[in-house]
Amino acid sequence: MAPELSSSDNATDQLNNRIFFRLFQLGNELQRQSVQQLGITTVQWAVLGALSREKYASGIPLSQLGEYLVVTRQNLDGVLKRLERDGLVRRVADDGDKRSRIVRLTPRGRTFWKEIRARISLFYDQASAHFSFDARVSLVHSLNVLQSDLAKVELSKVGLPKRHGK
Amino acid sequence: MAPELSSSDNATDQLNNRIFFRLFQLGNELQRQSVQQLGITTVQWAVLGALSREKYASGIPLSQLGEYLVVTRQNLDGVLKRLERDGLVRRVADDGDKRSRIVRLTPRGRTFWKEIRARISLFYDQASAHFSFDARVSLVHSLNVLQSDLAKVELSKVGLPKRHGK
DNA sequence: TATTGTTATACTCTATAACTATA
DNA sequence: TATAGTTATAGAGTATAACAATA
Repeated sequence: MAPELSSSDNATDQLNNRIFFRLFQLGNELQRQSVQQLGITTVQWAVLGALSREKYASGIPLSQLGEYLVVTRQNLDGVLKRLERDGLVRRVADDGDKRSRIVRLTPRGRTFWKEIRARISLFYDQASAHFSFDARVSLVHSLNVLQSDLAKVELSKVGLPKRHGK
Repeated sequence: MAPELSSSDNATDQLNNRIFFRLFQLGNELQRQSVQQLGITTVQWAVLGALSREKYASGIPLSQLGEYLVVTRQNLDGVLKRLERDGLVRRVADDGDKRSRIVRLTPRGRTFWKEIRARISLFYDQASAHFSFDARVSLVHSLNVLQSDLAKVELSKVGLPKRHGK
């Protein structure tokens, strides 16, 4: 008998269903809680967190930052505009490549990050209260693998049902 | 010596950092891949998936659906409007409580879901290709716990730094 | 020609407040 | 009074195309 095209058995499919439904909910919940408890969106959080790394103390090119965060350069531009409006980041010219612009924290941005950092730690503690150290290690690993697999998904275009009614 | 307010040690804090950064990326990536590979957003996916459950074959009150998906009724209204525009769902009156309205799939919505369901299974398979059955079970459990913990996070308002520059 | 950044547009989603009609 | 749904509005994020400057 030929193997089915739709690979997985039912039990696995249902498990997958739960995994991705939870991921959906977690994404929402994280977004909401970030805004409510920290006053910043998750993208802004990610941008500030990236720029605060010692590695990027002198800044990072916009396109590189976009790759790191998995955000397109057009959309990252919008995010940066709002952060610039609030005085937290700025863009400066690159000495080498004249097309490139370097994104970095302003002094105010650095202060803001320092102040919010303790709050973020408390956020982490509460949000993962029931995890042992080993469970955290294991979860990080799982999420890494999942992120990598998810990014590679590519289905053939054939068989995509029309979504719009007439 | 009194315990520190900012609970966790550095190693745990860094682990937490990675966990939530991955969650952020996964949320983004899932959103993007959902639109690209399936042609629907994650909220729409969740709504259609919920309504397609046998349990809700006869529909579900809007507020109940909102709770299930963790989306406010105002925002769910917008999501439903777009799905109604495309002919996939409709809202009908509730015989009992006259304030309530029941959301359900249209025949077209049911067909659409049936057609896309196989695609979603393939999506799942690729997106979690490197997970054993046991790893899936364990991941579901971790995500459940995390979702529950995350939803409960509540930090005191004091010490929230001002975000806006002058 | 390809890349970097930018501008522009349309759409979707989210947060919040206010309103209505029931209960 | 409280709840279910709706309307309205502002803000944010995303997808896509097109353009200028530089490599």
